[in-house]
Parts: sequence; C-alpha cells; structure tokens
Amino acid sequence: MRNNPSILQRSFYERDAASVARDLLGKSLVRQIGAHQLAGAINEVEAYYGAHDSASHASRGRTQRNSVMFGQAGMAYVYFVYGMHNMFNIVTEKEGVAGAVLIRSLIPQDGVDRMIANRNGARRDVANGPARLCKALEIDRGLNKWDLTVGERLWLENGTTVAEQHIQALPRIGIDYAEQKDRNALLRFCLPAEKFKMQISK
DNA sequence: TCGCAGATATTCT
DNA sequence: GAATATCTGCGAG
Repeated sequence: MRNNPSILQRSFYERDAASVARDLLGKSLVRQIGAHQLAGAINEVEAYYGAHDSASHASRGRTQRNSVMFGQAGMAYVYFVYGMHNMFNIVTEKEGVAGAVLIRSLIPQDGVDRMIANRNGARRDVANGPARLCKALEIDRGLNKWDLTVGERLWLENGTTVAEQHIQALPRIGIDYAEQKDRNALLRFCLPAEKFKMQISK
C-alpha cells in the first residue's frame, strides 16, 4: 500500500484541529493486519486543543503520555483509560502545537466479519464508540506514535465527499471535568448515519 | 431503557 | 500514596 495516492498526507493534518476533524468525516480508516485489511468510514469525531482547552489531555502542559500531541501532525495518539479501554486520536497542528482529533465512530466497510469476531461476536454497534472501534480494528498502544502517512498497518484514505450541510456540530462527550466553556464548545462533528449509509452503499 | 461496576495507567500531592 | 480517566457491558426493570 505504499505510494497509494488516496492516502491522506501530512499537509492534511497540519491544520487547525477543528478543521481537520470536520474534513475527516467520510474518510476511510484502514487497518492492515498481515494479509487482512479492515476498513471503516469515519462518521463521528471530536477536536481537542492544548493549553486553552481544559478538556484536553494537553491542557496542563506536556507530559510523557501526551507528548505525541505536541509532535508532528499525522501521528496516532493511542492511550488507555478506565483501566480497560483504548482510544484512538490523530495528532493535528504543526510540530510544537498541541492538538488532536478523537475518532469516535466508524461505519464498517471491509473485513466486517473479523471486526465482529474482535468484538466477541457483537453484530450491532461494532465500531460506533471510541473504545469499540479500537477493539474492532485491533488498535492498541503498540500503535501509539505510529505515522499514519506511511501507508502501512494503519492509515487514512479519501472516501466519500461530505456535503457541508450534512455535518452536525455538537458539544463533546465524557468531559464533565472540564470548564463550562470547553464543555459547551461545538467541537464534536457527526454525520447523520442514515444519509451517509446511502452514500457509501453504492 | 437506565444505572452502575469495572481495573489500571497516568498524573498529582 | 490517592485520585482520576476523551467508556463499555451487563443486569435489572
């Protein structure tokens, strides 16, 4: 999969986190595991910033865990919470500026059988949740700091172009600990599943 | 549908 | 040493 022209390049990620988040809707997340390939279309994301965003891991400065958020754009930021869940983020902004986009939900496209097996046979809600999609795509902290522009193991490809009017902006989820202004910020972007499924089914 | 327990890495004191 | 976490699955109703 090297030199695949549809792989998103570094310049795509080296922008404002909210802009990258919105543009990621409709893109395909591809996971290569040996001969197997799993893929899904992104339909829900959230943007996180650095110092001025109390919901972000980077709000209290750079630590060992979040250092990848300050690094080069286009890298994976995978971390572990609640003692059992992995989360997958994509680093944005130029090197030295903290920013990331949390992938919250995918619509399974390729390798669906294997995703279901990874989810212990669950046929519903296979990848619609940040921890669920990590489990479905076999993403764990071994992929932290992985370069998503190389086109190996894990990368993103251009998918369906999404019409601006189909995108919903909503408050983020699971950040009760953050300041009010950050909880109210409309940094979560969704694609209404009904419309989008029709677009990708043909 | 709703509420809650779960189990540990990371960070703060 | 203690608190907290970008959540999920399960059991009760």
